[in-house]
Amino acid sequence: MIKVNDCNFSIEQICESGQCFRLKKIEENKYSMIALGRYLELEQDQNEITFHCTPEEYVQVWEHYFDLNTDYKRFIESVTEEDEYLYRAVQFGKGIRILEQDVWEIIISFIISQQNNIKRIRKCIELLCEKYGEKKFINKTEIYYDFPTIQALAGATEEELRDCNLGYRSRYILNTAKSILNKEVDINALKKMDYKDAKVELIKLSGVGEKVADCICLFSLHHLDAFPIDTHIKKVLNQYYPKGFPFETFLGYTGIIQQYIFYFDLKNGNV
DNA sequence: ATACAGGTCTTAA
DNA sequence: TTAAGACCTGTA
Repeated sequence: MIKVNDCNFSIEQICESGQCFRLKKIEENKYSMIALGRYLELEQDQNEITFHCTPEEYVQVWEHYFDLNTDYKRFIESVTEEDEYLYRAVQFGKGIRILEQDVWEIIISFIISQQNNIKRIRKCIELLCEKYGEKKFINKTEIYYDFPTIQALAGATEEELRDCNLGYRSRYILNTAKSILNKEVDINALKKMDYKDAKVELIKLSGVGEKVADCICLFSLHHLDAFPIDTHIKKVLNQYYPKGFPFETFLGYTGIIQQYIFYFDLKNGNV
């Protein structure tokens, strides 16, 4: 176990920000995460976060995964009070970090996310993991399921996938798994491409359009210029930026700005 | 009951 | 190139 002090990020906000669906609150200030074939428990007490893993695992895996080496102050401070709405959004979600998640898992997760709500997305993914993922032990009694492999989903049928409440997305997932398995789209090559090229490749996948491709670029390939436009962002852009959003002000990290807006609207949209 | 949730695909003008 | 309509399912 390792303690990180003076961290200015929030597990709560990362959990609620809708970019990762297998990070969940177990009890007050306590969270569990299943990712990269591993199980991790985290606790947050103010500015101190406890990672329940070895210091080696923290350095080799989680520090990078949670983007903890990046100082977000520079992004936050670039938003001035002049832009009242954006300033409020950034202050509200300043504990958010953009994770660097597994590409395959994020492709499937965000195909599931279309025309769906976060609660149901989590449920679909949980069912998918229980049905197709490898079963692993946390200790003698507690278990968890890895995210399914490419082979596992490519070998399923559309009807079986529908049992995970995936609805019409079942066909997309099956087709996508097959075309990744037979290398029509090489997801390992994606990691070496720039944002533009990666997006073009991703859109070749069934069920992946502009928006989902941007989510994959942002949340797994760490292309911070990817700016997914969904219903929330569309609403905000129309309402607060009718003359256009100042993308050029935030070049190189517009995706992070997008995430502050998304989180702010998600949590305060009906206020 | 009807509309909507982190959209995409197909078809047709 | 743009636009309408279909598409699963749980929740409010």
